[in-house]
Amino acid sequence: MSATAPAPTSAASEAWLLMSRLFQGNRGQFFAVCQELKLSPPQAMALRLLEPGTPTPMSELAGLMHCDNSNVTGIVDRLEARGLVLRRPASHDRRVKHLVVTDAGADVRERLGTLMAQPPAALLRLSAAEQRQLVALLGKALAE
Amino acid sequence: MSATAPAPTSAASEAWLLMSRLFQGNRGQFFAVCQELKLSPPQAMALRLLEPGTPTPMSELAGLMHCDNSNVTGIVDRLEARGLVLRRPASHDRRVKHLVVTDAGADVRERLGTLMAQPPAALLRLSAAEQRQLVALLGKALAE
DNA sequence: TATTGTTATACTCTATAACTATA
DNA sequence: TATAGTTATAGAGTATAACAATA
Repeated sequence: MSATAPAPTSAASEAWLLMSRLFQGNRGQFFAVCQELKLSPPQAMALRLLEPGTPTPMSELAGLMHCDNSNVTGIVDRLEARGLVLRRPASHDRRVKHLVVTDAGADVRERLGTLMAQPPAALLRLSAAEQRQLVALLGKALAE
Repeated sequence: MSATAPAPTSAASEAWLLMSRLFQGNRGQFFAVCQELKLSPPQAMALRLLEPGTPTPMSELAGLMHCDNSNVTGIVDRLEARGLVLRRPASHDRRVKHLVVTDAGADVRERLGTLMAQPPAALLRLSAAEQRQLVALLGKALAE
C-alpha cells in the first residue's frame, strides 16, 4: 500500500487556511467600505491598483486584475465618468492609453486605503509583541 | 490641540496590509482554480460555505456571502442545475428551503478545498519553524 | 502579423422592489 | 405584520470574438 498521507497539511497550508478565514470574515467590512465610497468592488480594486503619479496602460491594469482588456474598458468608463481617473494617449505608442488618477481620485483612493488598512478584530487580540512577530514573519515571506 | 496621530499604523494594520498583498497576489490562482472546476467565483464561494451533511437555509447562505437573498436564488439555481446541491423543504417552517450538498457536490467541494489550500509561494519560503510560528500566532488571533 | 483598446454579444452577479406562501 | 424565497428589473462585471488603429 502506498499509504497516502491523509493530507499533507504542511504548516504553510495551515497558515494559509487561517489567513483565508481571516479574509472571509472580513468581507463584510470590505463591502461596507465600497458602499461608503460608492465604488463597486472591481472599481475599488482598480483604484487601489492605480498609483497616482504613475500613468498605467489599460492592459497593465487588466493584467493586475486578472481580467480581460475589454472588462477594463467599462470599469474605467465609470471611474472616468466620476472624475476619479482619466485616459491619456501614451506618447511612445499611439495604440496605448495611459490611466491617470486625478486629484479627486487620489483623495478617494487614500480614504479607501485608510479604511481597508483597518485590521480585523482578531489581529487586535494579539499583544503588541505578537503583532510585531507576525509582521516580521510576513515581511520575510514577502521579501523580494 | 488634540494632536491627532498622523497614522496609527499599528503593527496589526501593517500585518493586515502584508496579508492583503499575499491575497492580492494569489487572486490569479483562485481564478484558475474556479476555471478548472468550471465554477464562477460566487458559485465556488457558495459551495465552499455549504457544509456537506449540514442542511443550510438559503437566507443563511446569503448572510455568509454578504449578499441579498435574491442573489442566492440564481447562484443556487446554477449549482442545482449541475447537480452539486439540491433544495429541500425544511420540516419546521414551510417557508424555508434547506440547501444540501450532493455527493457530486461534495466531490467538487473537496477538490476546491484542496486546490485553494495550496499556499502561495511566499509562505513556502519560510522555514518549517517559522511556518509553525505563523500558525501559532494566527491560531491565537482566531481562537474563540 | 501582432497588439491595444473598443464594441458586440451573451451570460452571470448584484441591489431594489414587488410578490407568494407561509408564520 | 413579519419573514423566506422567488420574480422582475436594471445596472454592472465577465469571457469570447470581431474590429479599427497602430506597431
